Amino acid sequence: MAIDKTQRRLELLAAARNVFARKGYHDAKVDDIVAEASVSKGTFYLYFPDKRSIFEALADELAQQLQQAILRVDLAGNVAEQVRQNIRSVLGAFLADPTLTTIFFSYAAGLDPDFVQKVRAVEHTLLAILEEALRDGQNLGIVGQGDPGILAVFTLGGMKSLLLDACQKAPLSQEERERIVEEVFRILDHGYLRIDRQPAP
Amino acid sequence: MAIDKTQRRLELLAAARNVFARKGYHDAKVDDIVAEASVSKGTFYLYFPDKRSIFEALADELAQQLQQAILRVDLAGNVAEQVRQNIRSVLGAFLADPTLTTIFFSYAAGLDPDFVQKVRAVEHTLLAILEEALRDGQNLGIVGQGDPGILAVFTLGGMKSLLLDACQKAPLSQEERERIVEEVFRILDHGYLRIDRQPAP
Amino acid sequence: MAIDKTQRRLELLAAARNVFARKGYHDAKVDDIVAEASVSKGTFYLYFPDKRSIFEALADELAQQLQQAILRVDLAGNVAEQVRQNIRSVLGAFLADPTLTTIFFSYAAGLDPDFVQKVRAVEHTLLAILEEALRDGQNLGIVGQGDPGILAVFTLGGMKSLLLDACQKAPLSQEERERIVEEVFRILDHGYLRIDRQPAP
Amino acid sequence: MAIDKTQRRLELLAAARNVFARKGYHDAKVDDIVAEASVSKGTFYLYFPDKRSIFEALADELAQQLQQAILRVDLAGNVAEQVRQNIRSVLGAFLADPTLTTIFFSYAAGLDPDFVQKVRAVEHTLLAILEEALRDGQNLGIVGQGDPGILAVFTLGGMKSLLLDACQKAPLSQEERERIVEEVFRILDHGYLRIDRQPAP
DNA sequence: GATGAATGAGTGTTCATTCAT
DNA sequence: AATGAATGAACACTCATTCAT
Repeated sequence: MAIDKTQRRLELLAAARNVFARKGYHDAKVDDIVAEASVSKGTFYLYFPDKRSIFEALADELAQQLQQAILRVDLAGNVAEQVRQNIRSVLGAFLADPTLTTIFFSYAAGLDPDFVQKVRAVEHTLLAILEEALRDGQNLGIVGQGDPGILAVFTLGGMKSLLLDACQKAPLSQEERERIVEEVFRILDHGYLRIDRQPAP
Repeated sequence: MAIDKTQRRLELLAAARNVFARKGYHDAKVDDIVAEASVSKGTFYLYFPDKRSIFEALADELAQQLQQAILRVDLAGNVAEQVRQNIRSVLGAFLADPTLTTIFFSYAAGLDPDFVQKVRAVEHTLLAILEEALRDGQNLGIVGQGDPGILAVFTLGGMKSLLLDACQKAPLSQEERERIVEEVFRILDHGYLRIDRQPAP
Repeated sequence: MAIDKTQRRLELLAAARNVFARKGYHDAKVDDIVAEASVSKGTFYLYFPDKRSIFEALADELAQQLQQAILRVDLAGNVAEQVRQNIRSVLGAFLADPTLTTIFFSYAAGLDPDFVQKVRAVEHTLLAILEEALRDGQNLGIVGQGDPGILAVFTLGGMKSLLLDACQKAPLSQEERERIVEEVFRILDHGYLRIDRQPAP
Repeated sequence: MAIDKTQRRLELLAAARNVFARKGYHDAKVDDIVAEASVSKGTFYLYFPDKRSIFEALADELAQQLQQAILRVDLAGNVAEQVRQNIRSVLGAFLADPTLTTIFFSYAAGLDPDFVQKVRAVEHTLLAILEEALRDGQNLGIVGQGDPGILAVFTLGGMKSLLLDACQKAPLSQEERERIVEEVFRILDHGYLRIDRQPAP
């Protein structure tokens, strides 16, 4: 026994991820997690104060990866491609951990309020980043008029749904992933309705 | 005692809605609901076989209102306005019951599988309606190219998030609501990025 | 409504018998009984003060039939045949209501003590009758030596088991029933071991 | 805390036996058992998955002791004494645990079907052993003619009743016990009716 | 007499958390 | 550091009984 402390923590985290994946948060019992990690129950509480906090640790991980995934757009470069790259990165960050993504985005309310708060916090960070980017974009003229808050919420929501949808299916191929990136980009860039470009009947 | 059976059912439904709103699904105990409704526990089980089913009844209500909210677009009329009207209706259907909306769209996975199924079923119905409309639109030339499945998921996801966001805030004024309708319409119609309409640097 | 009071009581009794047959005492709910009798729950309590008492009423019925079934042996007649007739009658009284017999003899302990008492009381009555008969028989020289109490308990117990066994099976034919009568008579009359009638090895 | 696991199990078993004795199966609450054992409710479920299974464990114990109590009759020895010894052993096995015996033989129907099954299973084992022995005996000429099935059921039933009767009373003295053994043996060997050995009047 | 909606005390079971070893 | 036996508060659900109509 007595392996490295960090190592043990990582093992528990990994076990929790698996169990959450299989059973969802509520149905995942601490017993399941320690069984998966092959440690005793006491050990669990040596590393995490309670069940929620191991989920939070997992969530924080995801949040961090997300923040790193988004790059500031540099007007000096190919803007469209940078935007595409950001879409691609965000998609990738989530798809790297479908389980966590699913749980994460699926629980938003109706749970322990503290827990919900955690999920919200991460979302708000993302939202804030996107909103600021949109505001910048408006100043630079690469984003059209509109309430940046609404635009950000809508965009993130759309991507979330796409993600959730994708996570439910078998792992996406490279092409499928790229198609999604392209579609999202197109929606953001031109929308898809062509109403007023048609002669009124 | 012995008031009208339908009335009592409605009271329980209303009580449940309130309690779910205050505490979320898991934290809402049957005891809370019956206390809110001022009936005994036995009475609850006279009207609903278990806790889940009272939630499902609430969900079904919402689903029904949603389906009624969406109208088929008639090309002979003002298409843009009809689309706006659909956006407006869907928004309205949800905003009429912020609590339920929140709970409903917040739970998607990680809960009792049977329960999740319910929520999914409603979403899929909505999605199917939208996807079909988009496909029709493409044939009629009022919807641009793109995978209708992806477009539908993205659009619904965007609206969901907007909704969830709105539900968290104080009740929306008429103007705020209309602004959201307009913004969504604009995104769908033109997107918001203006990248390739700018001269490349 | 408002049919004859005795009639209603009988209907409830019949319904209870059926339900007890199908489900056993504990699993038979008052709701089941009133459903079977097509009356309301309130009506049940109009005729019986509680669930146990309807069972007791059924039990009393059985006890009465039993007592009537046993005839005093008249030494002036064919004694063997009279004993056989008594065996036959007791067997018949029980087999007339296999359900009640089963429940009745199956519950003896482990239930509400009051309830058990009822069952015991009936058994004791039977036992007392038999014991007295055996005592008489000993005086008359038609019953061999032995503790009449033990003989009575053993004999009744044996018949009870035979009965219970028979009740579990399909209804007995006339011949099967007669065979049991004959076997029991033979056991009581001669036993079945032939040990000391064999030359010791 | 944290005493030996087997020890704790035994304590719970003992506590359950007492409580079942005092209150019967249905009236014995898990709360009663854990109070008797001075452990928490959680501990109970650590050792037994549910209430029924602790009863089954008790029943299995009894069944095992019974099977060990019955010895195959060896014709080369004193057959009568061997039969007496078997009667004595079976009696002893039950009387060693009057409580359990009472509950065990008193419940036969009307309870949870699964539960009943357990009790029946044990009885059937006993019956099968006895029936086979009788069949052997008939071939060897030490058991008279008659349906071995009926003989077995009757014999076991008689003993059961004697047992139940004895269990209700104060603990039997050695002499009382031996008297029962002798009486049962005599019944089986010669019966107790002396009808046709008397001149008809 | 009859009804059936309402009651609420009661019960088996779960599981996150603790702590003596 | 690690264990795992022990805890006990919590909860969904049941059902015999009551009583206003």
